[in-house]
Amino acid sequence: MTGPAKHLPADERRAVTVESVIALASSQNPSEITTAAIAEHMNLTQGALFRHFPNKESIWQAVMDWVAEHLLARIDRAAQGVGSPLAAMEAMFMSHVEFVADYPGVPRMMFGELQRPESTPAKVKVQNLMQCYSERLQGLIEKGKANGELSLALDDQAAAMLFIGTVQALVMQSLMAGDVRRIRRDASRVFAIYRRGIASA
Amino acid sequence: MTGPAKHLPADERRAVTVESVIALASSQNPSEITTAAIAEHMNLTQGALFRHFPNKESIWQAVMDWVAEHLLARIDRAAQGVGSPLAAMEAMFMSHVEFVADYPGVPRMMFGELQRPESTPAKVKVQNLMQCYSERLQGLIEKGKANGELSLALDDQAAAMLFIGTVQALVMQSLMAGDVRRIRRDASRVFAIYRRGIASA
DNA sequence: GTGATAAGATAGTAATCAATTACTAACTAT
DNA sequence: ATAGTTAGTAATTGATTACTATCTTATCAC
Repeated sequence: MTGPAKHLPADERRAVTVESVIALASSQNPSEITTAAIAEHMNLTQGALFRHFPNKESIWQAVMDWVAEHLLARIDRAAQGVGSPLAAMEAMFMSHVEFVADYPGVPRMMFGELQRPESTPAKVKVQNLMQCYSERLQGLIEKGKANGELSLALDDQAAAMLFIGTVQALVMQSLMAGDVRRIRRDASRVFAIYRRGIASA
Repeated sequence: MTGPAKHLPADERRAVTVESVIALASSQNPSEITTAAIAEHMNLTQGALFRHFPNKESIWQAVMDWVAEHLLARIDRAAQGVGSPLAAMEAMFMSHVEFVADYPGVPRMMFGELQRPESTPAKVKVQNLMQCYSERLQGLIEKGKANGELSLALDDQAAAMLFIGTVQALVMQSLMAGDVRRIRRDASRVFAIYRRGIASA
C-alpha cells in the first residue's frame, strides 16, 4: 500500500514522531500506544524509531517538552495585552480549553504520566509544567486582589488548584460523553461558576 | 516463605481479589497491574484467579461494582439527615474526599477506564456511577434553589460537573505532590471557593 | 562521479503478558 | 467410606512488547 518512508533529517523525524504520538493519544489510551503503532502512523518501520530516540521513555520526554512549550505559549499569548487580571484568567482558561480540544490526548497523557509511582523524566517535566502554570495563575490572582476584582479573602493556592481542576473536569466530562466537542460548549458555563467563586462581591 | 493459599469459598475469594486490586492501585499505575501481581498480593497462584473470573476484564468489572456500591453508600449516608441542601452537598464532598483518601487508587482506575476508546463493560459501569452521582447532585441543587441557598441563575449541569471536577483537582494535586494526605488538608479550602461560586448572594 | 555517512529496512532477541492446561488437595453429601 | 465438587498448583501457551544487530539505500560534500 504505502511505499517506503522518505528520508528525513533527524530533527524533522523527531518532530514528526512527537506529532504522531499526540495524534494517536487523541483516539486511544496513551498508556497503550506502542512503538509499533507510532511507527505505523508515520509510515516507518518500528526499528527505525530507535535511530532517533534511545528508548521509548525519551519519546515521551520529547512529547512533554512539546506540550510545555506550546501550552505555555498559548496561555501567555492569550493573557498578553488583556487589561484586567480576571479577564486575563478567563482568556487563559479559554485558550487552555482550545488547546485540549485541539489535542485531546494531551491531558490524558499528562494525567497518565502523573500516575506513575516512580519519578520518570517525563513525569518531572509534567510537574514542572504544572508548577509554571500555577505560578502564572497566582501572579494574576495577586494582581486581581490588588485590583479589587478578586476577593481579598481568596486562597491563592486553592484557587490555582481549582482553576486547573476545572479544565480537568471538562476533560473528564468529554471522556464520559465520548465527545470532544462538549469541551468547547461547556467551557464558559463551568468557568462562570469558578469566576463567581473567586471574584469580589 | 508464605505457604500455599488456604481454601476460600468462591465469593470470598472474589471479594479478596477486588480488595487486592484496590490496594495495588493505591501504590501503582492501575493500567500496569498484572494478574500475576494481583495473585501474588493475595498469596495465590496466577492461574487460580481464572477459576473465579473468566478473564481480566471481569475482574475490573467486579472492582467497579464494588466502587459504585461503596462510594454511593458513603455519600448517601453523609447527605442523609442534613437539613440544608448546601450543607448536604458539603457533607457529600467531604465524604467523597475521605473515600478517595482511603482508596487513592480508585479515582485513578476510574479515570483510566474512561480513557479507553472502546466501550468496555467496566467503562459502562463507571459511566453509570457518574450518572447516578450527578443525578443526586442535581437533585440537591434544585432543592437549594427552592431553599434560597443557591443562586437561581446557577447552571445545574455545570455545577454538578464542577463538583466532581473539584474532587478530581484534589486527586491530581496529590499525584503531583506524591502525597495522599494533601487531599484531606486541601479539601475544605477548595470547596470554599466552589461553594462561593454556587451560593446565593 | 565518488565516498562517507545519515536514515531506513529486515529480522531478529529476551521478557512479559493473559490465559490454558493437566493434575492434586480439600471439603461435602450420601 | 466413597464419589463428586470445588479450589488450588505448576508449567506452558501464543501473542505482544521494547529494543537491537545487520544489511541496504538515499543524500550530500568534495
